[in-house]
Amino acid sequence: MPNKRHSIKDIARTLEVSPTTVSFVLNGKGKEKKISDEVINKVLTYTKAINYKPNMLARSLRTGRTKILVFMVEDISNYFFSRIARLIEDIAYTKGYRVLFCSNENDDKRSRDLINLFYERQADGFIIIPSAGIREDVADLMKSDVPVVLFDRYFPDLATHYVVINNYEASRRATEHLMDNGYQHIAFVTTEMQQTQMLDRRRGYEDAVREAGLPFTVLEIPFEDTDSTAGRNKMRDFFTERSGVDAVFFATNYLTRSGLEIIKENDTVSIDELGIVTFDDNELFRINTPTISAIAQPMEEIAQELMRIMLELLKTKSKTTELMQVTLSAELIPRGSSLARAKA
Amino acid sequence: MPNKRHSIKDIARTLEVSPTTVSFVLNGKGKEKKISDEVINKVLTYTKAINYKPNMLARSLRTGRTKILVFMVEDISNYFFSRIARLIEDIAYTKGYRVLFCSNENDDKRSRDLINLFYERQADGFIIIPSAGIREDVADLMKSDVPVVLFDRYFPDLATHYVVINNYEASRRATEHLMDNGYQHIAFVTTEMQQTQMLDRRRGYEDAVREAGLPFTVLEIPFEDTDSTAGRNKMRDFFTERSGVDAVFFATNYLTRSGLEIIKENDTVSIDELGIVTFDDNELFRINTPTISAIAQPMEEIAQELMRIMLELLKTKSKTTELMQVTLSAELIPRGSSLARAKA
DNA sequence: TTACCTTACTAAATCGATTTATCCATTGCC
DNA sequence: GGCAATGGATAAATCGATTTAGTAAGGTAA
Repeated sequence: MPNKRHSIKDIARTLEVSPTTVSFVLNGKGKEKKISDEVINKVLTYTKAINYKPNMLARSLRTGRTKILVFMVEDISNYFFSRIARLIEDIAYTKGYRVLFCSNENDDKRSRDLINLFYERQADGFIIIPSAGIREDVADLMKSDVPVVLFDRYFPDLATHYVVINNYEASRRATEHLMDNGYQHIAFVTTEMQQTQMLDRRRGYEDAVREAGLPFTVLEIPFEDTDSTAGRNKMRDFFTERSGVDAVFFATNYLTRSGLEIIKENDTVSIDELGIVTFDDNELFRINTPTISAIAQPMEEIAQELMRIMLELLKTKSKTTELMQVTLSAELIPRGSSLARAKA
Repeated sequence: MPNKRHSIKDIARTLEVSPTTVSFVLNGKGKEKKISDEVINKVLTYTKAINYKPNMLARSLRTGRTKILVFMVEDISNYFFSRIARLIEDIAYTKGYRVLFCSNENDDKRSRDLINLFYERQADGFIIIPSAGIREDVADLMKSDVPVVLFDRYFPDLATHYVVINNYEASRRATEHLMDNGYQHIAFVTTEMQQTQMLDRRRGYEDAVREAGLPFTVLEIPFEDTDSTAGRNKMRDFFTERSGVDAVFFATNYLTRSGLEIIKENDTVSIDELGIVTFDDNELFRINTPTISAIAQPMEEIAQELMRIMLELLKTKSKTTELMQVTLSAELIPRGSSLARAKA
């Protein structure tokens, strides 16, 4: 027969003490509440024996705290996000918080659903990479007094706490790196996305190229198409025509993945003579032939800052209104793909 | 000032009706409970206006159901797992369930922590890839009458519902494929893991090689080391010595990843003449130069079977004791890495 | 002896929903 | 007129914990 779940009331009845007493003991308040050692032991021994597990729903309902944080990203199976997730989890754990992860696929409906799901279940805080259309949902969440920290991107016209990197600078440096290595016509492959991080990356590229007096070429893939046939065809056409392009700067790592695949299958492009730089470092780029230069975001720092802000918000429970907005900088890791020898 | 969370009681007070009435209306039982249209409208209009969101903790506490399923795998950032996760989520969604994902890193403590976390929060069901040492925890969960389905591997001496693939057959066929293409000395690279799926894969390899009268060589990497320097060094040494090995069969995709990286950096091994087959298909193996042959697990089927069993368990609430155990078969996808031309 | 502390507990309210059991008017019917 | 049925609600119990405000028994001081 199955073990029924035990409740404090059951335990109290069995031990012939009150539920209050059991609760005090289980919460380690036995001494403080002057419960006798005898009773304390009785309760602890028995609850251990039956392997008592408290009903957290009940506890959370009463206390108003779930000790759950939500970490919502575009795609948790992307290394960049899953790595940060892990770092955050470790920090949260030491503070008694558990972290639940979820992917919004950059989709507004999905983001909203997830926010609701966890809001209704009283999550204590949210760390979110917002999709483009959930400005109001984020605003609502904040109005409801729930701690929210955004990262990777933010809404310029909404006062939120956030942690981002200096995309403009990083993008500019990557472009300059390609130019320093002799590439003359750099294409920028990006998603059709109007959010801060992408706009900044694009501006970085454009400014660098413009100032050098070089031509500029941008290929935009709709986000929904990044992994579909439509997107692939668009990229394939682009690389087949090429029209003088000798280097590519991929604005995000999932574009790089399909990009590489297509370049390799395409006979008219020799990958060895193409300069390549990508945003977000990744195992694939280290292993690829040739290895791919990448802009590596400071993941440890990002995680630390996110949790620093979150813990601060949890502590002060909205008594503070001062915004915490952090911009970190990223590092370019030059590899075979973009070095001068490729041109030699 | 922040929006306070609204409760049914608040709403009732404001509208001058009873909480019971509000609850009935919100649950769509208005008609059934003969609430007048006037009151129904009043309630619906008001709750929409204030954007009322129910407190699911309270609801779940009362009803005993959270409508949450847990999907626990080794590593949610591994494509194989994240893909199945997505498929499962879609099925669950249509049945009114939400799915929460988590990674146990194949670690017993972590698995236990996660099981407890969700058990205490009254998750309605668990789909789990068990780490080696959590047999008792799974048994306890089942004794507590919580629906549990294992997959990828199982405990031979514990009666559980599960969905797995025929690892022995798949592994055997992959080995034979290499032999058919002329490879004479196939090494098997695996993790030091004593669970069903790995043991079966190993047996498949061993039997195939033995029956062909060929030499067999097994390299075991401790699971904790798969991504560490220790593991890499072990592999590096192996590929440097080689001693006649002309093909490699990787027993799991994360070993293939580090394996490829090492083979490529190692001058004494030319990747083009090495036969390679791996378990679990993956973008990386399609893109790699050369492309890598892989055993592809039937992910849609796995997801469907898992959810079929789970929904069945949720419906019958343990009234059934009949075990549902499913073994599916996997498909070998031959690619450049293991084809005869590589030897020609 | 009265007043006042401690000690060692416990009763009952509470969190926010669901749900069972009622309750009061009408209306219908004989 | 008396009784049942129906419509339109609601009071109160409940889920399982936490927490406030006690209480009873015994000890101590004046």
